[in-house]
Amino acid sequence: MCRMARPRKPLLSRDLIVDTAGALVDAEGLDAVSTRRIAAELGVSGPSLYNHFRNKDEILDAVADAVSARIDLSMFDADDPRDWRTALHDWALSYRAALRAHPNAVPVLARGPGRRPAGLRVADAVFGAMVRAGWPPAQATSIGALMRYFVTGSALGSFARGFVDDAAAYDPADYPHLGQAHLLAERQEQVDEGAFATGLTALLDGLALQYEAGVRGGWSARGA
Amino acid sequence: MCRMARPRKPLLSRDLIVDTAGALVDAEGLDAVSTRRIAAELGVSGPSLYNHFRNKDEILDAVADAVSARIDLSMFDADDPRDWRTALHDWALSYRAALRAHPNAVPVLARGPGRRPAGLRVADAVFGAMVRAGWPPAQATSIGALMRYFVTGSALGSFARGFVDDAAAYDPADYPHLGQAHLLAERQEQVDEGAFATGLTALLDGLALQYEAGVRGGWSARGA
DNA sequence: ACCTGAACACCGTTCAAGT
DNA sequence: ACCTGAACACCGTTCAAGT
Repeated sequence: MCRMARPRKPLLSRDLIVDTAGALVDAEGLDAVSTRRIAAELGVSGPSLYNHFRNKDEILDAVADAVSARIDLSMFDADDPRDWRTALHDWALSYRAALRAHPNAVPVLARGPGRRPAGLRVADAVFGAMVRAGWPPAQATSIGALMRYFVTGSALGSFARGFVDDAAAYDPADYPHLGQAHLLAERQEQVDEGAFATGLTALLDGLALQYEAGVRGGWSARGA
Repeated sequence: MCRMARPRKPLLSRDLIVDTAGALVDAEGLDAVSTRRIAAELGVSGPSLYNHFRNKDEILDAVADAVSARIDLSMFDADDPRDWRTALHDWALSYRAALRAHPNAVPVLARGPGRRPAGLRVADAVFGAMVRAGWPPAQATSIGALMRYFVTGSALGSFARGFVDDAAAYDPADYPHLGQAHLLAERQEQVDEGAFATGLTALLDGLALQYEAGVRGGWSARGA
Protein backbone atom coordinates (compact mmCIF):
# COMPACT_ATOMS: atom_id res chain seq x y z
CA MET A 1 0.00 0.00 0.00
CA CYS A 2 3.03 2.25 0.08
CA ARG A 3 3.91 1.88 -3.64
CA MET A 4 0.59 2.27 -5.34
CA ALA A 5 -0.12 2.23 -9.03
CA ARG A 6 -1.31 5.77 -8.90
CA PRO A 7 -0.55 8.26 -6.16
CA ARG A 8 -2.89 11.20 -5.61
CA LYS A 9 -0.10 13.52 -6.67
CA PRO A 10 1.61 12.65 -9.99
CA LEU A 11 5.18 11.46 -9.52
CA LEU A 12 6.23 12.74 -12.91
CA SER A 13 5.92 15.86 -15.04
CA ARG A 14 7.33 16.91 -18.39
CA ASP A 15 9.68 19.37 -16.71
CA LEU A 16 10.97 16.78 -14.27
CA ILE A 17 11.67 14.36 -17.10
CA VAL A 18 13.37 16.99 -19.24
CA ASP A 19 15.58 18.15 -16.37
CA THR A 20 16.64 14.61 -15.56
CA ALA A 21 17.27 13.73 -19.19
CA GLY A 22 19.24 16.95 -19.66
CA ALA A 23 21.44 16.24 -16.66
CA LEU A 24 22.11 12.77 -18.02
CA VAL A 25 22.98 14.15 -21.46
CA ASP A 26 25.39 16.64 -19.91
CA ALA A 27 27.00 14.14 -17.59
CA GLU A 28 27.35 11.09 -19.80
CA GLY A 29 26.48 12.01 -23.36
CA LEU A 30 23.67 11.25 -25.75
CA ASP A 31 24.51 7.57 -26.08
CA ALA A 32 24.23 7.00 -22.36
CA VAL A 33 20.66 8.28 -22.22
CA SER A 34 17.97 5.63 -22.27
CA THR A 35 14.36 5.91 -21.28
CA ARG A 36 14.98 3.28 -18.67
CA ARG A 37 17.83 5.23 -17.12
CA ILE A 38 15.85 8.45 -17.02
CA ALA A 39 13.05 6.58 -15.32
CA ALA A 40 15.41 4.91 -12.85
CA GLU A 41 16.90 8.28 -11.96
CA LEU A 42 13.36 9.44 -11.17
CA GLY A 43 12.50 6.34 -9.19
CA VAL A 44 9.80 5.13 -11.55
CA SER A 45 9.53 2.32 -14.05
CA GLY A 46 10.51 2.80 -17.67
CA PRO A 47 7.13 2.89 -19.36
CA SER A 48 5.89 5.68 -17.07
CA LEU A 49 7.57 8.25 -19.28
CA TYR A 50 5.16 7.42 -22.07
CA ASN A 51 2.38 9.07 -20.15
CA HIS A 52 4.15 12.39 -20.70
CA PHE A 53 6.00 12.02 -23.99
CA ARG A 54 5.19 10.14 -27.14
CA ASN A 55 8.70 8.71 -27.42
CA LYS A 56 12.36 9.19 -26.60
CA ASP A 57 12.96 11.62 -29.47
CA GLU A 58 10.34 13.95 -28.07
CA ILE A 59 12.17 13.99 -24.75
CA LEU A 60 15.47 14.83 -26.41
CA ASP A 61 13.76 17.51 -28.48
CA ALA A 62 12.53 19.11 -25.28
CA VAL A 63 16.03 18.95 -23.82
CA ALA A 64 17.37 20.69 -26.90
CA ASP A 65 14.67 23.33 -26.74
CA ALA A 66 15.58 24.10 -23.14
CA VAL A 67 19.08 24.92 -24.42
CA SER A 68 17.66 27.14 -27.17
CA ALA A 69 15.59 28.95 -24.56
CA ARG A 70 18.80 30.19 -22.94
CA ILE A 71 19.93 32.05 -26.05
CA ASP A 72 19.70 35.80 -25.47
CA LEU A 73 17.59 37.59 -28.08
CA SER A 74 17.28 40.98 -26.40
CA MET A 75 19.84 42.56 -28.73
CA PHE A 76 17.31 42.31 -31.56
CA ASP A 77 15.03 44.78 -29.75
CA ALA A 78 17.73 47.46 -29.89
CA ASP A 79 16.77 51.06 -30.52
CA ASP A 80 18.67 51.27 -33.77
CA PRO A 81 17.39 48.50 -36.03
CA ARG A 82 20.01 49.43 -38.59
CA ASP A 83 22.86 48.24 -36.42
CA TRP A 84 22.39 44.66 -37.52
CA ARG A 85 26.10 43.94 -37.23
CA THR A 86 26.35 44.53 -33.50
CA ALA A 87 23.14 42.61 -32.86
CA LEU A 88 24.31 39.67 -34.94
CA HIS A 89 27.67 39.64 -33.20
CA ASP A 90 26.25 39.70 -29.69
CA TRP A 91 23.67 37.10 -30.59
CA ALA A 92 26.33 34.79 -32.02
CA LEU A 93 28.28 34.94 -28.76
CA SER A 94 25.22 34.14 -26.68
CA TYR A 95 24.17 31.41 -29.12
CA ARG A 96 27.55 29.76 -28.94
CA ALA A 97 27.79 30.10 -25.17
CA ALA A 98 24.42 28.37 -24.74
CA LEU A 99 25.51 25.47 -26.93
CA ARG A 100 28.96 25.13 -25.40
CA ALA A 101 27.35 24.86 -22.00
CA HIS A 102 25.65 21.67 -23.21
CA PRO A 103 27.86 20.30 -25.98
CA ASN A 104 26.35 16.82 -25.83
CA ALA A 105 22.96 18.22 -26.75
CA VAL A 106 24.21 20.00 -29.87
CA PRO A 107 23.64 17.11 -32.30
CA VAL A 108 19.95 17.26 -31.45
CA LEU A 109 19.82 21.04 -31.80
CA ALA A 110 21.62 20.86 -35.12
CA ARG A 111 18.68 19.01 -36.65
CA GLY A 112 16.83 22.32 -36.81
CA PRO A 113 13.97 23.96 -34.97
CA GLY A 114 11.20 21.73 -36.35
CA ARG A 115 8.35 22.44 -33.98
CA ARG A 116 10.45 23.40 -30.98
CA PRO A 117 9.09 26.71 -29.67
CA ALA A 118 12.34 28.20 -28.38
CA GLY A 119 14.16 27.24 -31.54
CA LEU A 120 11.48 28.92 -33.60
CA ARG A 121 11.61 32.05 -31.47
CA VAL A 122 15.31 32.31 -32.28
CA ALA A 123 14.73 31.93 -36.03
CA ASP A 124 11.89 34.43 -35.86
CA ALA A 125 13.89 37.04 -33.97
CA VAL A 126 16.94 37.00 -36.22
CA PHE A 127 14.89 37.01 -39.42
CA GLY A 128 12.71 39.87 -38.20
CA ALA A 129 15.67 41.94 -37.08
CA MET A 130 17.55 41.53 -40.35
CA VAL A 131 14.51 42.54 -42.39
CA ARG A 132 14.01 45.55 -40.13
CA ALA A 133 17.64 46.47 -40.68
CA GLY A 134 17.05 46.66 -44.40
CA TRP A 135 18.08 43.22 -45.65
CA PRO A 136 15.80 41.74 -48.30
CA PRO A 137 13.85 38.73 -46.97
CA ALA A 138 15.81 36.21 -49.03
CA GLN A 139 19.07 37.54 -47.62
CA ALA A 140 17.65 37.61 -44.10
CA THR A 141 16.82 33.93 -44.46
CA SER A 142 20.34 33.22 -45.66
CA ILE A 143 21.83 35.05 -42.71
CA GLY A 144 19.78 33.02 -40.25
CA ALA A 145 20.89 29.86 -41.97
CA LEU A 146 24.57 30.64 -42.32
CA MET A 147 24.90 31.82 -38.76
CA ARG A 148 23.35 28.56 -37.62
CA TYR A 149 25.79 26.63 -39.79
CA PHE A 150 28.72 28.39 -38.26
CA VAL A 151 27.66 28.38 -34.63
CA THR A 152 26.34 24.83 -34.46
CA GLY A 153 29.34 23.65 -36.46
CA SER A 154 31.66 25.29 -33.97
CA ALA A 155 29.81 23.91 -30.96
CA LEU A 156 29.42 20.43 -32.37
CA GLY A 157 32.82 19.51 -33.54
CA SER A 158 35.30 21.18 -31.30
CA PHE A 159 38.11 21.36 -33.82
CA ALA A 160 40.83 20.82 -31.29
CA ARG A 161 39.06 18.00 -29.45
CA GLY A 162 38.85 16.27 -32.81
CA PHE A 163 42.55 15.57 -32.67
CA VAL A 164 44.13 12.97 -30.49
CA ASP A 165 46.54 13.89 -27.70
CA ASP A 166 49.22 11.55 -28.97
CA ALA A 167 52.20 12.63 -31.03
CA ALA A 168 52.63 9.17 -32.56
CA ALA A 169 49.22 9.36 -34.19
CA TYR A 170 50.42 11.96 -36.67
CA ASP A 171 53.34 10.54 -38.61
CA PRO A 172 55.17 13.41 -40.35
CA ALA A 173 55.71 11.19 -43.36
CA ASP A 174 51.97 10.97 -43.88
CA TYR A 175 50.98 14.45 -42.69
CA PRO A 176 53.91 16.80 -43.23
CA HIS A 177 52.17 19.79 -41.69
CA LEU A 178 50.57 18.24 -38.63
CA GLY A 179 53.68 18.05 -36.49
CA GLN A 180 52.04 19.99 -33.69
CA ALA A 181 48.56 18.57 -34.12
CA HIS A 182 48.67 16.57 -30.91
CA LEU A 183 49.20 19.84 -29.06
CA LEU A 184 45.81 21.01 -30.26
CA ALA A 185 44.11 18.72 -27.79
CA GLU A 186 45.84 20.54 -24.94
CA ARG A 187 45.12 24.05 -26.11
CA GLN A 188 41.60 23.08 -27.11
CA GLU A 189 39.86 26.01 -25.53
CA GLN A 190 42.01 28.75 -27.04
CA VAL A 191 42.16 27.14 -30.45
CA ASP A 192 38.41 26.86 -30.72
CA GLU A 193 37.77 30.29 -29.25
CA GLY A 194 40.32 31.83 -31.61
CA ALA A 195 38.89 30.13 -34.65
CA PHE A 196 35.37 31.13 -33.71
CA ALA A 197 36.35 34.77 -33.17
CA THR A 198 38.27 34.87 -36.45
CA GLY A 199 35.42 33.30 -38.36
CA LEU A 200 32.75 35.49 -36.82
CA THR A 201 34.67 38.65 -37.60
CA ALA A 202 35.27 37.50 -41.16
CA LEU A 203 31.61 36.58 -41.59
CA LEU A 204 30.37 39.94 -40.32
CA ASP A 205 32.95 41.89 -42.32
CA GLY A 206 31.95 40.00 -45.44
CA LEU A 207 28.25 40.54 -44.82
CA ALA A 208 28.87 44.25 -44.29
CA LEU A 209 30.45 44.36 -47.74
CA GLN A 210 27.37 42.70 -49.22
CA TYR A 211 25.07 45.06 -47.33
CA GLU A 212 26.86 48.16 -48.62
CA ALA A 213 26.82 46.81 -52.16
CA GLY A 214 23.13 46.02 -51.83
CA VAL A 215 22.22 49.45 -50.55
CA ARG A 216 24.26 51.10 -53.31
CA GLY A 217 22.76 48.92 -56.03
CA GLY A 218 19.17 49.01 -54.76
CA TRP A 219 19.45 45.27 -53.99
CA SER A 220 19.12 44.71 -57.77
CA ALA A 221 17.29 41.54 -58.85
CA ARG A 222 16.30 39.50 -55.84
CA GLY A 223 14.83 42.24 -53.65
CA ALA A 224 11.38 40.83 -52.88
CA MET B 1 29.36 -29.24 -44.83
CA CYS B 2 28.12 -26.40 -46.97
CA ARG B 3 28.13 -23.76 -44.19
CA MET B 4 31.41 -24.32 -42.49
CA ALA B 5 32.83 -22.41 -39.56
CA ARG B 6 35.70 -21.23 -41.69
CA PRO B 7 35.80 -21.25 -45.50
CA ARG B 8 39.13 -21.30 -47.29
CA LYS B 9 38.45 -17.84 -48.62
CA PRO B 10 37.41 -15.24 -46.03
CA LEU B 11 33.78 -14.21 -46.40
CA LEU B 12 34.44 -10.77 -44.98
CA SER B 13 36.89 -7.92 -45.34
CA ARG B 14 37.11 -4.44 -43.88
CA ASP B 15 36.18 -2.90 -47.23
CA LEU B 16 33.18 -5.14 -47.65
CA ILE B 17 31.92 -4.24 -44.19
CA VAL B 18 32.51 -0.51 -44.69
CA ASP B 19 30.72 -0.52 -48.04
CA THR B 20 27.72 -2.35 -46.61
CA ALA B 21 27.58 -0.15 -43.54
CA GLY B 22 27.87 2.97 -45.69
CA ALA B 23 25.04 1.89 -47.95
CA LEU B 24 22.89 1.26 -44.88
CA VAL B 25 23.74 4.69 -43.44
CA ASP B 26 22.83 6.36 -46.73
CA ALA B 27 19.62 4.43 -47.21
CA GLU B 28 18.17 4.40 -43.71
CA GLY B 29 20.19 6.69 -41.50
CA LEU B 30 22.57 6.25 -38.63
CA ASP B 31 19.94 4.96 -36.22
CA ALA B 32 19.00 2.10 -38.52
CA VAL B 33 22.53 0.75 -38.61
CA SER B 34 23.25 -2.12 -36.26
CA THR B 35 26.08 -4.59 -36.33
CA ARG B 36 23.51 -7.34 -36.69
CA ARG B 37 21.95 -5.73 -39.75
CA ILE B 38 25.30 -5.15 -41.42
CA ALA B 39 26.11 -8.79 -40.83
CA ALA B 40 22.74 -9.96 -42.11
CA GLU B 41 23.21 -7.90 -45.27
CA LEU B 42 26.49 -9.73 -45.77
CA GLY B 43 25.01 -13.14 -45.05
CA VAL B 44 27.04 -13.75 -41.92
CA SER B 45 26.28 -13.81 -38.23
CA GLY B 46 26.60 -10.67 -36.09
CA PRO B 47 29.76 -11.43 -34.13
CA SER B 48 31.74 -12.11 -37.33
CA LEU B 49 32.34 -8.39 -37.73
CA TYR B 50 34.45 -8.39 -34.59
CA ASN B 51 37.16 -10.25 -36.43
CA HIS B 52 37.70 -7.16 -38.56
CA PHE B 53 36.76 -4.22 -36.33
CA ARG B 54 37.10 -3.66 -32.63
CA ASN B 55 33.57 -2.30 -32.30
CA LYS B 56 30.71 -0.55 -34.08
CA ASP B 57 32.21 2.93 -33.65
CA GLU B 58 35.29 1.83 -35.57
CA ILE B 59 33.08 0.74 -38.45
CA LEU B 60 31.28 4.08 -38.52
CA ASP B 61 34.60 5.89 -38.34
CA ALA B 62 35.73 4.01 -41.40
CA VAL B 63 32.49 4.93 -43.19
CA ALA B 64 33.10 8.59 -42.34
CA ASP B 65 36.67 8.39 -43.53
CA ALA B 66 35.53 7.00 -46.86
CA VAL B 67 33.49 10.19 -47.26
CA SER B 68 36.48 12.37 -46.34
CA ALA B 69 38.53 10.50 -48.92
CA ARG B 70 36.26 11.91 -51.64
CA ILE B 71 37.10 15.52 -50.82
CA ASP B 72 39.23 17.02 -53.58
CA LEU B 73 42.51 18.49 -52.34
CA SER B 74 44.24 19.05 -55.67
CA MET B 75 43.61 22.81 -55.54
CA PHE B 76 46.15 23.08 -52.74
CA ASP B 77 48.91 21.98 -55.12
CA ALA B 78 48.26 25.00 -57.34
CA ASP B 79 51.16 26.79 -59.01
CA ASP B 80 50.55 30.01 -57.18
CA PRO B 81 50.58 29.28 -53.46
CA ARG B 82 49.58 32.86 -52.74
CA ASP B 83 46.12 32.42 -54.23
CA TRP B 84 44.76 30.94 -51.03
CA ARG B 85 41.33 32.43 -51.65
CA THR B 86 40.59 30.50 -54.82
CA ALA B 87 41.94 27.30 -53.33
CA LEU B 88 39.87 27.70 -50.19
CA HIS B 89 36.76 28.44 -52.23
CA ASP B 90 37.12 25.43 -54.50
CA TRP B 91 37.96 23.19 -51.58
CA ALA B 92 34.87 24.34 -49.67
CA LEU B 93 32.65 23.42 -52.61
CA SER B 94 34.18 19.96 -52.91
CA TYR B 95 34.08 19.48 -49.14
CA ARG B 96 30.40 20.37 -48.99
CA ALA B 97 29.53 18.26 -52.03
CA ALA B 98 31.18 15.20 -50.46
CA LEU B 99 29.22 15.65 -47.25
CA ARG B 100 25.90 16.39 -48.96
CA ALA B 101 26.27 13.17 -50.92
CA HIS B 102 26.14 11.30 -47.58
CA PRO B 103 24.25 13.56 -45.19
CA ASN B 104 23.51 10.77 -42.73
CA ALA B 105 27.21 10.24 -42.17
CA VAL B 106 27.90 13.88 -41.31
CA PRO B 107 27.32 13.58 -37.54
CA VAL B 108 30.17 11.06 -37.42
CA LEU B 109 32.43 13.25 -39.55
CA ALA B 110 31.65 16.28 -37.40
CA ARG B 111 33.34 14.63 -34.43
CA GLY B 112 36.67 15.49 -36.00
CA PRO B 113 39.46 13.59 -37.74
CA GLY B 114 40.75 11.77 -34.66
CA ARG B 115 42.90 9.06 -36.20
CA ARG B 116 41.07 8.80 -39.50
CA PRO B 117 43.70 8.98 -42.28
CA ALA B 118 41.60 10.75 -44.91
CA GLY B 119 40.33 13.29 -42.39
CA LEU B 120 43.90 14.00 -41.34
CA ARG B 121 45.02 14.39 -44.94
CA VAL B 122 42.40 17.09 -45.35
CA ALA B 123 43.50 18.95 -42.22
CA ASP B 124 47.13 18.63 -43.29
CA ALA B 125 46.53 19.92 -46.81
CA VAL B 126 44.59 23.02 -45.83
CA PHE B 127 46.96 23.93 -43.03
CA GLY B 128 50.02 23.48 -45.25
CA ALA B 129 48.53 25.51 -48.07
CA MET B 130 47.56 28.40 -45.83
CA VAL B 131 51.02 28.57 -44.29
CA ARG B 132 52.57 28.46 -47.77
CA ALA B 133 50.30 31.31 -48.79
CA GLY B 134 51.73 33.47 -46.03
CA TRP B 135 49.29 33.00 -43.16
CA PRO B 136 50.90 32.64 -39.73
CA PRO B 137 50.49 29.09 -38.32
CA ALA B 138 48.01 30.15 -35.67
CA GLN B 139 45.82 31.78 -38.32
CA ALA B 140 46.17 28.77 -40.60
CA THR B 141 44.88 26.58 -37.79
CA SER B 142 41.94 28.91 -37.27
CA ILE B 143 41.09 28.83 -40.96
CA GLY B 144 41.03 25.04 -41.00
CA ALA B 145 38.80 25.06 -37.96
CA LEU B 146 36.37 27.74 -39.04
CA MET B 147 35.93 26.27 -42.49
CA ARG B 148 35.11 22.98 -40.88
CA TYR B 149 32.58 24.65 -38.61
CA PHE B 150 30.86 26.24 -41.55
CA VAL B 151 30.87 23.33 -43.96
CA THR B 152 29.92 20.61 -41.50
CA GLY B 153 27.33 22.90 -39.98
CA SER B 154 25.80 23.47 -43.38
CA ALA B 155 25.83 19.79 -44.29
CA LEU B 156 24.56 18.61 -40.94
CA GLY B 157 21.57 20.75 -40.31
CA SER B 158 19.99 21.59 -43.58
CA PHE B 159 18.44 24.85 -42.49
CA ALA B 160 15.36 24.46 -44.62
CA ARG B 161 14.81 20.81 -43.79
CA GLY B 162 14.76 21.87 -40.17
CA PHE B 163 11.39 23.49 -40.66
CA VAL B 164 8.19 21.58 -40.98
CA ASP B 165 6.15 21.62 -44.17
CA ASP B 166 2.97 22.66 -42.37
CA ALA B 167 1.68 26.22 -42.24
CA ALA B 168 -0.23 25.57 -39.01
CA ALA B 169 2.99 24.82 -37.15
CA TYR B 170 4.03 28.48 -37.26
CA ASP B 171 1.35 30.57 -35.59
CA PRO B 172 1.88 34.23 -36.59
CA ALA B 173 0.92 35.26 -33.05
CA ASP B 174 3.92 33.38 -31.70
CA TYR B 175 6.36 33.94 -34.54
CA PRO B 176 5.42 37.18 -36.34
CA HIS B 177 8.13 36.83 -38.97
CA LEU B 178 7.85 33.16 -39.85
CA GLY B 179 4.76 33.41 -42.01
CA GLN B 180 6.48 31.75 -44.93
CA ALA B 181 8.58 29.33 -42.92
CA HIS B 182 6.65 26.28 -44.02
CA LEU B 183 7.60 27.15 -47.59
CA LEU B 184 11.25 26.67 -46.68
CA ALA B 185 10.77 22.92 -46.65
CA GLU B 186 9.74 23.05 -50.29
CA ARG B 187 12.54 25.26 -51.52
CA GLN B 188 15.04 23.42 -49.32
CA GLU B 189 17.69 23.01 -51.95
CA GLN B 190 17.84 26.63 -53.09
CA VAL B 191 17.62 28.04 -49.57
CA ASP B 192 20.54 25.98 -48.35
CA GLU B 193 22.60 26.51 -51.47
CA GLY B 194 21.97 30.26 -51.30
CA ALA B 195 22.86 30.50 -47.64
CA PHE B 196 26.01 28.47 -48.16
CA ALA B 197 27.11 30.62 -51.11
CA THR B 198 26.38 33.84 -49.23
CA GLY B 199 28.24 32.64 -46.16
CA LEU B 200 31.23 31.33 -48.07
CA THR B 201 31.63 34.60 -49.97
CA ALA B 202 31.33 36.58 -46.75
CA LEU B 203 33.86 34.34 -45.00
CA LEU B 204 36.42 34.64 -47.81
CA ASP B 205 35.89 38.39 -48.18
CA GLY B 206 36.36 38.81 -44.45
CA LEU B 207 39.48 36.66 -44.40
CA ALA B 208 40.92 38.64 -47.31
CA LEU B 209 40.53 41.77 -45.21
CA GLN B 210 42.41 40.14 -42.35
CA TYR B 211 45.12 38.91 -44.71
CA GLU B 212 45.69 42.36 -46.16
CA ALA B 213 45.80 43.91 -42.71
CA GLY B 214 48.23 41.23 -41.60
CA VAL B 215 50.57 41.74 -44.53
CA ARG B 216 50.48 45.51 -44.05
CA GLY B 217 51.10 45.26 -40.30
CA GLY B 218 53.72 42.51 -40.48
CA TRP B 219 51.29 40.18 -38.66
CA SER B 220 52.10 42.11 -35.46
CA ALA B 221 52.10 40.08 -32.23
CA ARG B 222 51.12 36.52 -32.91
CA GLY B 223 53.27 35.82 -35.95
CA ALA B 224 55.16 32.68 -34.87
C1' DA C 1 42.58 -17.13 -38.94
C1' DC C 2 37.82 -16.59 -39.28
C1' DC C 3 33.22 -17.83 -38.60
C1' DT C 4 29.42 -19.88 -35.52
C1' DG C 5 25.67 -20.18 -31.80
C1' DA C 6 24.71 -19.23 -27.17
C1' DA C 7 24.64 -15.97 -23.77
C1' DC C 8 24.68 -11.42 -21.09
C1' DA C 9 23.13 -7.13 -20.12
C1' DC C 10 20.99 -4.02 -22.15
C1' DC C 11 17.50 -1.21 -25.44
C1' DG C 12 12.44 1.44 -27.04
C1' DT C 13 7.85 0.63 -26.92
C1' DT C 14 3.15 -1.59 -26.30
C1' DC C 15 -0.36 -3.13 -23.47
C1' DA C 16 -3.40 -5.08 -20.11
C1' DA C 17 -3.92 -4.41 -15.38
C1' DG C 18 -4.25 -1.78 -11.28
C1' DT C 19 -6.01 2.42 -8.48
C1' DA D 1 -5.20 9.98 -15.21
C1' DC D 2 -1.00 7.86 -14.18
C1' DC D 3 1.80 4.24 -12.80
C1' DT D 4 3.03 -0.95 -12.89
C1' DG D 5 4.99 -5.55 -14.57
C1' DA D 6 5.24 -8.51 -18.36
C1' DA D 7 6.31 -8.98 -22.90
C1' DC D 8 8.14 -8.26 -27.79
C1' DA D 9 11.55 -7.45 -30.89
C1' DC D 10 15.42 -5.68 -30.91
C1' DC D 11 20.57 -4.00 -29.47
C1' DG D 12 26.46 -4.36 -28.80
C1' DT D 13 29.67 -7.41 -27.32
C1' DT D 14 32.04 -11.61 -25.27
C1' DC D 15 33.35 -16.18 -25.59
C1' DA D 16 33.94 -21.05 -26.10
C1' DA D 17 33.66 -23.98 -29.89
C1' DG D 18 34.40 -25.42 -34.51
C1' DT D 19 37.44 -25.90 -38.84
